[in-house]
Amino acid sequence: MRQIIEERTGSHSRHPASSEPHIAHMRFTAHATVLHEGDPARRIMEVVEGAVMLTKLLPDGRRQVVELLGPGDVFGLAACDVYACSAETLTAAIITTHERGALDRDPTLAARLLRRFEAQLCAMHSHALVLGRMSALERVAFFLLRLTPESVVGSTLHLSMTRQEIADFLGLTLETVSRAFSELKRRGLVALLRADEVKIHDHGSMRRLAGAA
Amino acid sequence: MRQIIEERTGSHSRHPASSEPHIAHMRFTAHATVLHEGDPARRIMEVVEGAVMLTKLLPDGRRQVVELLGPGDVFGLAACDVYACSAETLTAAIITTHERGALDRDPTLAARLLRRFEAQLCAMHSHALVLGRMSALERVAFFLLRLTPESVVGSTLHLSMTRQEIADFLGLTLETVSRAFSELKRRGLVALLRADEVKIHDHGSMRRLAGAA
DNA sequence: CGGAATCTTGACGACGGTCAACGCTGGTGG
DNA sequence: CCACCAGCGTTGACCGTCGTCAAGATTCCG
Repeated sequence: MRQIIEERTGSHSRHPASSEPHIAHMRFTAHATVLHEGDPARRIMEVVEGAVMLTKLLPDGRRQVVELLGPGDVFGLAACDVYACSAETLTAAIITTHERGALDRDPTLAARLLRRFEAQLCAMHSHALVLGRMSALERVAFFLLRLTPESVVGSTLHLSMTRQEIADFLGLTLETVSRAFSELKRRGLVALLRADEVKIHDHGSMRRLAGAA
Repeated sequence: MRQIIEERTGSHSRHPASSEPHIAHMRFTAHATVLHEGDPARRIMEVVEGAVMLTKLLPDGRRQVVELLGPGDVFGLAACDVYACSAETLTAAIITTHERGALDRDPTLAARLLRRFEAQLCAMHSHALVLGRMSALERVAFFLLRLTPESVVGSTLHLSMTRQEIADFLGLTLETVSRAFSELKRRGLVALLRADEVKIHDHGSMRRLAGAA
């Protein structure tokens, strides 16, 4: 168990003249649990800085990482009145929260979250295609491209996830993920500087593998 | 090719004193294509009545049904400026559309769509767990329960999808779906009256198979 | 330097995909 | 009215991808 929670509720700072009195900025270390699947869903969360993953568990312990979140992304959702996913930080992160009631009172906030929900829903649609129809190699290629912003095309990409976490995201086992990395390396599409540092050499072939997504 | 489009743009009716002049209600037959992945994303759609499925395609033709929609559900989303998914009706359906700009102008509409997006995002999270971590039998059990509203517990459930469509939804092949149905029947969990009419006998075992979701 | 955690690689097996034949059902036309 | 045909579903045999189990390799840290 390495998710030691160290939840310095950093700047709980209510600016004297803040227009949003119930906002709480929280600072988390890497590998901290932010919230638990099944807990009562009080607030909606938003990533300000860092990376967060959402996970779901089956009764027998099988795990799926359902979403990877970055700055601006929203989580803490609920179909009924409890959180549908657990959330863990992948890196150090800053998270802000919104009262659920604020959505009705603050149209600006609602409009922003709406736009973000749309983007996340589209990302989930892509992810369904990956999980339902792609081979192991294709999934890993897709994963690497997804983590590559246009700025980092030539340079080296840092994965802040273990093979197990990547596997749980892609619906594979850690061994299969490892084999896929090796195969991509063998084919000259990527270079593995370290286990968690990848350089993409053949961007075109990678895109083709990932289904030109 | 059976998606014959018969798109009687039924009540394009602008009520004399309507507050939403750009609303268009459209009536579709079953198996009609409502919109195409890749087309310019002009409007946001909402299911009023009937069932709609959203699909994504890989360049080589592999297909994934990413979402099943019923009344109230929203589609026609776009990460950039084109639709991310195609949409086809499963049954006869009535669909209404909203101008994208209306979301900023109409806070009531925005609040309603926000709530619906949240529900659909949660459904996608469950679906990711299904696609990533469940066996074929579990997937089919999950699928059948998902289609069973509490009202239809004792009675018979009508599937308005072919085996191929179910397979594309669950990330399987049509043969595997067929085998899973037969296996559920063999175990006495369901009865197959016809290929598209199912009665669930052992609801408890089904829930256990589906991961008590 | 040593030990724990993570990653890689190999051997093997199972689940589900592929290919193929057959059955059922509903619609059309003779 | 019945026969035929087309589309969909079922079942079987076989095979490939990926999961499982296990043994090393590597990295990181004290």
